[in-house]
Amino acid sequence: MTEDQLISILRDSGYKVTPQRLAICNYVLSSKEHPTVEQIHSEILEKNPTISLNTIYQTMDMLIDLGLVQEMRFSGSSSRFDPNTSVHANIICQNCSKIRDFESEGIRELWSRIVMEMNVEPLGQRLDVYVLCDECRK
Amino acid sequence: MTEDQLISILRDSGYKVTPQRLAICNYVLSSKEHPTVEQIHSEILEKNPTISLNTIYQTMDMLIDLGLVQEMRFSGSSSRFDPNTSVHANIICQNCSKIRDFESEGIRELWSRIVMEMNVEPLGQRLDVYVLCDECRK
DNA sequence: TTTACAAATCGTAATGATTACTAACTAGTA
DNA sequence: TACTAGTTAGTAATCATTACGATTTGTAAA
Ligand SMILES: [Mn+2]
Ligand SMILES: [Mn+2]
Ligand SMILES: [Zn+2]
Ligand SMILES: [Zn+2]
Repeated sequence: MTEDQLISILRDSGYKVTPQRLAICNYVLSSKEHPTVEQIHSEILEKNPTISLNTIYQTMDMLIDLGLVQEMRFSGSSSRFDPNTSVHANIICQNCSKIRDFESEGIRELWSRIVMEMNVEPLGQRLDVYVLCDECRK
Repeated sequence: MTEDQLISILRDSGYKVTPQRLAICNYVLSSKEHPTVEQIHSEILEKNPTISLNTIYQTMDMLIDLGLVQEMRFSGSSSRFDPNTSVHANIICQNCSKIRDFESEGIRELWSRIVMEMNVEPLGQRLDVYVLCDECRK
C-alpha cells in the first residue's frame, strides 16, 4: 500500500493523519516480524524520539478497527501484530518465538473447503502451527 | 479418559494425585466451554470451597505440560483452556465469545495436506475462525 | 489566513490477569 | 509411623494493557 492510499483510508474513516500514525503504519504494515508494541515503539523512537508507547497502542487499535492488522496474543509474551490479514498460516517456533508466514494457493483453497464444510461466514481466522524452527532444532 | 487413566498419567509423570487436581482435571478435561480460570475456579468452589485460584493456574500449567490442554489467549479477556488438542477448528463468536469446536475427517485430511505443503513437523496448532454465531446474528 | 474545535498525543495513574513467594500441609515411600 | 519432596492457599508483586486528563494539532469553516 502506498502512503497516499493509507492517507485516503484514514481520512475516509474519520481518522486524522498525523506524523505519528504515518510512521507507525509505515513500519507495521510493511513488517514481516509480527512485532510487539515494544518493538514498534523502539523502532519508531529512532526517528521520532518523543513518541509515546500509548500512541502505539492506540494506533494499533485503529489499525485493527480498519481491518489492516490482526492482533495475536500468546502466553508468556505480549501481543504481536500481523499486517497480513489474508488466509495464511503462521509457523511459530516454540523455542525462539520467531514467526514465519506461509501463504499459497493451496492453503487458501483447502481452507475455503474447510470453511464450506463448517458452513460459516468467516470474519477472519488465525491459523497457527507450532514447530521448532531450523535453527532451534540444531 | 477415565479417572484411573488420568491418575496413571499423573503418577507416571511424577505429579502427585491430590483431590484438587482430580477435581480440576475432571471438570476441565470434560468441558466443552473452553473455560477461563475464573470459570473453572467458581465451578470447583462448589464442592471444594477452599480451593485457591492459584491452584487452578498451577494445575493448568501441569495439564499444558502433560499436553492434555491447550491455552488460548485472546484480546479483551483472560486465557481459555481447550482439552481438545487434536486437529480441529475453534469457531469463535466475535460478539459473545462462545467457542464451538469443529472436528471432521475432512478438516484433519485437509490440514495434513497443508502441513505437508509447509514441510514442517507440527508440535501443535491453533485453528480459529471468527464469526457471528447464530444467536448474535439475529 | 485565521479561528474553532474535535480528535490525537503524551505522560502518568489505574487496572487486572498472571506469576512469585512462603508457611502450612500432604501424598507417596520406606 | 515418620520422613520428605511436592503441593496448596493466601497473599504480594509484576507487568502488559487501559484509562485519564492536560496540552497540542489536524481539519474545515469563516
Ligand atoms: Mn502472519
Ligand atoms: Mn477447541
Ligand atoms: Zn526457533
Ligand atoms: Zn455469539
